[in-house]
Amino acid sequence: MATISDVAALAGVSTATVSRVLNGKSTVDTELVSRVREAARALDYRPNTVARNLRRRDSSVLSLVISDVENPFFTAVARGVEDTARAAGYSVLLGNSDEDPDKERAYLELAGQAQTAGVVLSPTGPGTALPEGTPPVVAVDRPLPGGRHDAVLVDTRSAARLATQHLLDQGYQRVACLTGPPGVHTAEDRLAGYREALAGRPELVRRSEFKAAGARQASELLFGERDRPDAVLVANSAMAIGLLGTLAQQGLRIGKDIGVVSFDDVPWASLVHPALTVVRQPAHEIGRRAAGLLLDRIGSVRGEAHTVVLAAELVVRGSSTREV
Amino acid sequence: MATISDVAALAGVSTATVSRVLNGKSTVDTELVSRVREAARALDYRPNTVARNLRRRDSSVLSLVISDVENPFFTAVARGVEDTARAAGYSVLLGNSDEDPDKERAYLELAGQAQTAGVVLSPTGPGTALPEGTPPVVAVDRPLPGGRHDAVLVDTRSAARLATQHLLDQGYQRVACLTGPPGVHTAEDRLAGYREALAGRPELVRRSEFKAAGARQASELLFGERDRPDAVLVANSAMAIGLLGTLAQQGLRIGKDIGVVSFDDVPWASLVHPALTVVRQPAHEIGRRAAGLLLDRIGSVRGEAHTVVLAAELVVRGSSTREV
DNA sequence: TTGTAAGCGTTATCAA
DNA sequence: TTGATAACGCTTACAA
Repeated sequence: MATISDVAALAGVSTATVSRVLNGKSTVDTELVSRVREAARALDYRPNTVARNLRRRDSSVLSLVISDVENPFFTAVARGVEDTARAAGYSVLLGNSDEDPDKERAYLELAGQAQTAGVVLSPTGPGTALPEGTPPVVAVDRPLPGGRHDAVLVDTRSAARLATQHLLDQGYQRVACLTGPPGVHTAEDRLAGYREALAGRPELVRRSEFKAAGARQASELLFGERDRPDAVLVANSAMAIGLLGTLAQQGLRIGKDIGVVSFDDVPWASLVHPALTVVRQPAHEIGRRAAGLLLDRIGSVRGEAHTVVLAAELVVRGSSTREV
Repeated sequence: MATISDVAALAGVSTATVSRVLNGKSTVDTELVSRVREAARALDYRPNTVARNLRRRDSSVLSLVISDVENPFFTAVARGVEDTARAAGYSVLLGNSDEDPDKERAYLELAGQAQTAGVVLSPTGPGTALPEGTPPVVAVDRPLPGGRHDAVLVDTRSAARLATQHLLDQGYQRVACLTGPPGVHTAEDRLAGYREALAGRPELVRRSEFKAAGARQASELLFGERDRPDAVLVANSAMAIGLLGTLAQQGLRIGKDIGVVSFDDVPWASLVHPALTVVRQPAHEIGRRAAGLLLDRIGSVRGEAHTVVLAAELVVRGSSTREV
């Protein structure tokens, strides 16, 4: 690889001049500008960003650390982050923490040590701590403990309340909630909304990882018991897969024997029969807003932490509408 | 952030010694070792990887550039890459080219300039070229033009042939193929397998992006014509969503009026009714093998390019089994 | 307007 | 075994 000195030598100028030309700095004689450009092209020169970042002490790369790449919600968030980052001239590098605090920590360390300009992070849980040297952070989906950081969240509690209320309105009597692990903000939030809607009715709560396998197991247990629910609010789309698997196995007719509402409007939600009623979260917008906040934070002085809370929408389909 | 000089000063040694201690190099007096470690801990020191990479001229980060983060196939590949990379002490940074050659190029440039140790790449198309300075590359899913690079591919052509043959065996007469854009290797490969199985029967081919929207449109046109197919082989899961949407709209009964086989065994394939017959690609293994090849390539001398071709498996479910 | 040279934080060479 | 010191490739005062 050619270096800046090679270009300087070929163009017959100093490295400083090459640098100035390539960065469009100050005024350089047009004659030299073209000589430099010519030389750079001839050598197929590319600036070494590592050296540049070391010197400038910053970079135009954003880190995005998400808790599950296989979750369509997070990939949609990623797209949102990418869209606004690219528009501002930033690249986005994605790390998958896989809900594992150790992996999360490794990616955060990397984000700091590799001097990315900022981080969009969906924290794995309440234990998430930012290592020394972490650049500005915007939390998405789940807040960061301490509340000292920008965050883009969804009012998933209200959504859960509305969804549960909807099931009750449809005549379901015994609504269960299949939510995520204890301590995970979104899991607790959705559970809280569910409880609000129950308003004193007996609750029926099960928890598992935010994955299909865990939800499958949890729901098999749930439906193996005597006092079965006749409706379920399930906290994400992967878990919905596990739940629907169990329901099919048990021969329960969705929308008749059992009402179902899931979080996240995945592409296949309309393809199952009956179509799945969901809480649609504005995933793409979450990403866009988070990247926007991050870029603001990077560009300017420190200020108050902003928390943006977006609304979710209940999309009613067949899985929750009782056919009497 | 504390630097190595701060640590050296506090420990009363030279930066060279600190570096040696922290990298476990040569033999350092145990007394000094503990003084250095102590100082590093006291200052919460983290090595600056940018400076380190600049000096070492390498890093322990792999780039993964995939053509669509929202495609479960690629996220599964990503998991595979990540698993073996992490086991070898590497981190993985993911870039989403979104089937866009410009974005792909930007990420490849970044991979080179940021001195990641190697790249796992699913090329957007036949036009993909590696910029000067790109580290070792392993192609996945699609080969890189020129054949000078390692690749991990799937024998998707045979799979397409088998899938088509299966549909014919089930008594479907007029099998269509809904495949990806011209020039994209996997699209062509699946089409070729389809054609092999037809063995002279009239073909019926439609193309779209590897996305739901495109496939929806293409299939609406397809089923709006007079000479409709009675079975479809569709080239990926996102396209399957578009196709199934059209079929539902048209009131066609899958597995009866119309047979369907899709590529990629997505989690929801068993939840639709009837369950979707699919060609299951070993996505996770593709990722693992690719990372393995890349690490070999990084660790040792250049040698022949290896191409690994994995088999795909036809998973027969209700969508293709004719209920007579 | 241009060049010289210092410095970003490491690692590696070479003496001591 | 340890410490100066010169790189790594770039940007940016500061001088000319």
